Amino acid sequence: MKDFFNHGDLISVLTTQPIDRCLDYKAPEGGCFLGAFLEVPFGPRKILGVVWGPGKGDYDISKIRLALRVLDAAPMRAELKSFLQKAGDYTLTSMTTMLRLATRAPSLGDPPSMRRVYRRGTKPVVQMTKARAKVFDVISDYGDSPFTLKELSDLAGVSSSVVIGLKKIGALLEEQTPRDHPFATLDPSLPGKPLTQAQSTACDTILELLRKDRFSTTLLRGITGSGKTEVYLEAVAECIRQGQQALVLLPEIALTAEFLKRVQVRFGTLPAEWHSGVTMTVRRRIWKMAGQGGVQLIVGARSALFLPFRSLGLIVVDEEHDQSYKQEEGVLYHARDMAVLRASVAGAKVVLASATPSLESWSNAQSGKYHKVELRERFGEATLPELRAIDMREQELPSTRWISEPLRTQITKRIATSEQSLLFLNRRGYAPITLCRACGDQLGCSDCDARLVEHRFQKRLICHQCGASHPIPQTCPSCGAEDRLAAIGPGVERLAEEATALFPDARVVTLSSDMFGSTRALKQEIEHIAQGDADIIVGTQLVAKGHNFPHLTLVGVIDTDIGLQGSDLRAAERTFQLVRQVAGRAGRAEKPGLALLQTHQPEHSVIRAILSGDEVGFWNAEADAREVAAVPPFGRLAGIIISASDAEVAFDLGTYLARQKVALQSIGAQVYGPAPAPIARVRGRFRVRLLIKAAKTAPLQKAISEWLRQVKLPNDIRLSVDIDPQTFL
DNA sequence: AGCACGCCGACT
DNA sequence: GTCGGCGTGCTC
Repeated sequence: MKDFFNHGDLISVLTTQPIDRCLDYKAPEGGCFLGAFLEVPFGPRKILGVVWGPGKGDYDISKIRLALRVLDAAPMRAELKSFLQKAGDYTLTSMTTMLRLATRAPSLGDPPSMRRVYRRGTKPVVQMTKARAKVFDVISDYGDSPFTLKELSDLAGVSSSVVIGLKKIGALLEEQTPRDHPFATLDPSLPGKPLTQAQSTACDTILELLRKDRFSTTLLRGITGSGKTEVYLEAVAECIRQGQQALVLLPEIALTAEFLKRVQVRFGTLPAEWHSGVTMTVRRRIWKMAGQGGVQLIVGARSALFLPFRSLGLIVVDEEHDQSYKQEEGVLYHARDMAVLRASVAGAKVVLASATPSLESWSNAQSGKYHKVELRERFGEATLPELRAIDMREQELPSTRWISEPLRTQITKRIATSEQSLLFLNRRGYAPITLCRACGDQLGCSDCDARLVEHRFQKRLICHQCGASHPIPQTCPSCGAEDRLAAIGPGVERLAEEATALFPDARVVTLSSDMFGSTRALKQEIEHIAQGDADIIVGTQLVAKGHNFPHLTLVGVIDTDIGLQGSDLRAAERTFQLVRQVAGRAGRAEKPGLALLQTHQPEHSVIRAILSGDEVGFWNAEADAREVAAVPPFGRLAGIIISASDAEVAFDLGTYLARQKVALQSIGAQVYGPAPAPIARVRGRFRVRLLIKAAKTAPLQKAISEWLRQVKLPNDIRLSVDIDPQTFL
């Protein structure tokens, strides 16, 4: 295909406007390359677009306008274009929406803005003062790289006037450089942490695959504390040695200073960090440098997958089983699957790392589709924690207490030896239910089918579905009775209250995503706790995500049974992963750990599998069950969610679609529903769902789009398709 | 997505 | 008579 268009040539341009097709323009003055980012006129506005191909010429030629200019950004490479197309086809997302994902950086169109930097000058310093010497020390320490005024004076610990003074006498040179400048070079030849025998064996296998000139996926299964981070950092090192770029994906909350420091130890400098908390300036710099090859390693959340890498060599998906990789709003995609897709298009390698892989990945590794590398030993002297169940049916606890006697005894021991205990409960807030003792009514959200959860810390009742929050009432909103509202059941806040009452001298901290104003504050708190600033940690699932607590030797899982309720196909898998991960927090350092699982059903197969540590046995059983039911990963599912402000309208459309199913039947797919979604009302809108089940090899997306083409959506009805749904909400 | 156009009901 | 509700259609 032609890859340069002269001024005035007809070009087809993909824009981020929600029109599901490309628009024809005339190539701008000076012409443009295929893939170039453009500014084009659109009605009265100027918008962003990408040269997608030669013009189609199917539009009134007299209305076609001239593209305004080519933006200062590397043209989109064929690899990214192809990835966006395939990802869009897979998730049934329009290309305009896909382009929006790939251009999530501000003011890409701005002309390159400059900044003032200082570097070593030629003139000698006649009067070398202490302050001036510090400035030159800093410059030497960083290999004569240029600094802004603020960076240089801060690093040297001198006033900015010292730097200005040196500039005036010519000992420093002032220069203008583009604000979007390359990131510091990583040094893969630094020694890093010494590897154990097991680690280097695993490394060798992975490096061998990395040296091959074709796409491959490797599942790196390393039990908690086995040091899988060190192993995949070696893969990153190899990728950098080969002159390619690497991307490490982490669940957002696991992106901590601790992790970044490990990268710094290995490569001598910090990587580029991409997530929702990053400033706009940094975002734009990363986006541009990804395209120019000015960044070697990006550590980021799932959206980093859509960056315009110049030569992507490796994607690591750490904690690959983590549920948060599934985007549940807007474009519904699974970052793990998209990572594999992007790598296959780019000819890059993928490493999926986890202590408790997803059944999908495990099954792909079993079948030989993925390579498998295992780390079975814990690092150093540390051993896996001993796991024990506490049968709650034998514990006679009052209904307002949840810490059993055996757990309490163990905590007491830990306090005496200055070791930490973790009480895990996957429930935010104070109490999940607020009940009126006078009329029996449970307080619920007015816009959603969900109960209001008391958050005593914030003194509010909050709906976990829509976020609505109300002050805690004194009287029952239903019957008006005064002071008869009662908190039922435990949340982390209430558990912390119990722990404080039982151990008045212990330092109890609660770790829950809603207890801190910012992610930054939360990460800082985690850091403090890791250093020993707490005796008892009460936490929700965020404690399970890759944090190191070296003083932690006891984990108490308050309600192991929570996740096993409900009919979700992944309930067993999730409980298994979560409890194993949480239990794995104990005894990382040289002290052995103990995990106590409070349960009402110790004979349940999932609980037994967790206790026995027979992971392979668990996965085999789980895989067999799913194979029989022909559900993922042995069959395919798609969810259709129809929402409308009127329940009947949504239901009618669902019923109509369920009847007009010829397109689906033609590929042997089945339609279930319509049924009210498990949470049938969210933010005042009613939600109805259909579930489509097909064989693994069936062309599901094609059939669904054909099937949906037969309806034109009325105004206030919204319909979204969730390919490979993870939850059934 | 925005924004204009246009066709109805409820006011000064 | 006019203001403004939001359904429909257009932007290369």
